[in-house]
Amino acid sequence: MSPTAGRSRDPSRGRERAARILDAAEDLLLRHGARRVTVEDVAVGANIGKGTVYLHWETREKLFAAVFDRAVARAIAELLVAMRTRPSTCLPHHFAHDYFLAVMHRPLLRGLLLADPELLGRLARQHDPAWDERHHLVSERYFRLLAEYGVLRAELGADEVAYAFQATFEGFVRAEGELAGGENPALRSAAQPAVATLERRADLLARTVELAFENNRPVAADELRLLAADVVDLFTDLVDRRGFADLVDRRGFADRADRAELGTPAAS
Amino acid sequence: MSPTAGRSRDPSRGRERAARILDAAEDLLLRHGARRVTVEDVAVGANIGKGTVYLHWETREKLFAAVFDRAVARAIAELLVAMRTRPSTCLPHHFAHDYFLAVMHRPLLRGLLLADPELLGRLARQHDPAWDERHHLVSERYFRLLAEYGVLRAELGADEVAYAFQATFEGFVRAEGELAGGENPALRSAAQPAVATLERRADLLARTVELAFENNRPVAADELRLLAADVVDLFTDLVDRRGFADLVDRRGFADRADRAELGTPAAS
DNA sequence: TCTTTGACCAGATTTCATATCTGGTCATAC
DNA sequence: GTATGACCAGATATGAAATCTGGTCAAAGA
Repeated sequence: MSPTAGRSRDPSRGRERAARILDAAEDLLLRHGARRVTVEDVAVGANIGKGTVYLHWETREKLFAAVFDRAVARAIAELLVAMRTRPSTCLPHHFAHDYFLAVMHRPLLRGLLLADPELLGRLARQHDPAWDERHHLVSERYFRLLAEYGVLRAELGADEVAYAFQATFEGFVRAEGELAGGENPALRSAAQPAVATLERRADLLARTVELAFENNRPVAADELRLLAADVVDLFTDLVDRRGFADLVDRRGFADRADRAELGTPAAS
Repeated sequence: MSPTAGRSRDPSRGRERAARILDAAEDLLLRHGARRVTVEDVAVGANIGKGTVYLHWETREKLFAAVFDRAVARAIAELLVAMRTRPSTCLPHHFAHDYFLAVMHRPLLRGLLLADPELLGRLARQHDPAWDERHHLVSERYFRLLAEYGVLRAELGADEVAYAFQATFEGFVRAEGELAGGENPALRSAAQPAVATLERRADLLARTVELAFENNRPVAADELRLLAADVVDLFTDLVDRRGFADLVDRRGFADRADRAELGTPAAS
């Protein structure tokens, strides 16, 4: 459209544009679903040429993955803020509660976690194994940390709690899909849920996690602050590195600071 | 209802044959998956004519549903035996433990609950709403019963526990699918599970349920026996009526005793 | 008369060839 | 060195023809 007068060496320009592409993609994704969104649509939505999109992401799928990554990053960022504000948020039951709501309030993540085929097309669950691995590692470290601080029930191994927590959390997440009509689109919005509000369901999840996995012995406030700081570090690391394997600038102008943003120009 | 003379030779013959059809169908289902099994295959496997199959079930899908129904009935029957032998089995955490294992040890049910598309074809999750409703009702009554006997945590409503229990249970079930390679067939049998054995995972589920939903106050042995009897009645009712809406003989020769069997001739 | 059967048919599913669309590339303009 | 959009191969949609199979029913058998 309007070719930029004077090529810019300014890296922040690239990052800003990447964000604009992600914005456009997210908007289209939510409105039409992955199926019906073409790279050209996104380019038009971001007021750039189609080829330019490919300067930022190698493939369409990686672009969409980046959109989801950003949504995840934002959800986790929200949690991190909460943890800094109120350290107890790092305790598993608070964590589960807040993360559950953070996901359910984001249509993109709801769709991702509930594997909504309409939203995702065949993109559903095409998880990068590397991400799963990292996720698993962080989860493991999180629970090991909790164990060290004496937050968890002593009779359970950290990896066992990690497993059971994951199963429980996903059970509650999937239950949301169920009562939204999940697999069978014909059954949308059945009467009324057994437990009326989303908030209450989040509470139930939190109670379950607290009673099943946590030690009922209270943690000292300063201990809790230390733990929270460690957990924040852990998750910050997760978010920062998220998906960067193929987003790191090959020409090397993506520096440390760039890691806070996704989609820095990557083509050669 | 006494059958008119000469009308039907021997009702038990019909039931026996129905069982043979189900056996043949189950065998083929497990070996080839719903996709590849035709009604004719089943008829041949049961040594009868194709039309005869339709004297027992109106449609192919109802036949397959009956196969699954029988598997469910057998799993529940197994639980009922356990409950009579050891009344504590009716407590939610024992129940979850045993039901989890009963399902996981039955390939048909594993496939059903994990919605294995290879096994089920597009049959997956084409649940009869009536069944869901009945299931829901029984679950509700089960937890209300538990509440009355003071087994559940007092601060939670029976329906809330029912919801949370269901979510948790399904979470653990789905986790099994996950580590079997679930949705992405390419990722079959990843390394080794975080929690090594199926038994241990069942234990984790049981602990979670016990701690999260049950009152830690022990129940007197005789109280427990009464509760178990009630629960056995409840589930017996569920199993007996299972799927009978369209299996009940229209000519009326399916009597009370028939309810223990599925697939009594139903054509006009 | 009532039960059982298998040939039969409509409609569903698969196949295969053709047309269309779109992800990704690259020569060109800036 | 950066940005672009015309271009192309391969993916995907379309549709016609061939095949298969669920379900029916007239007739044979008890």
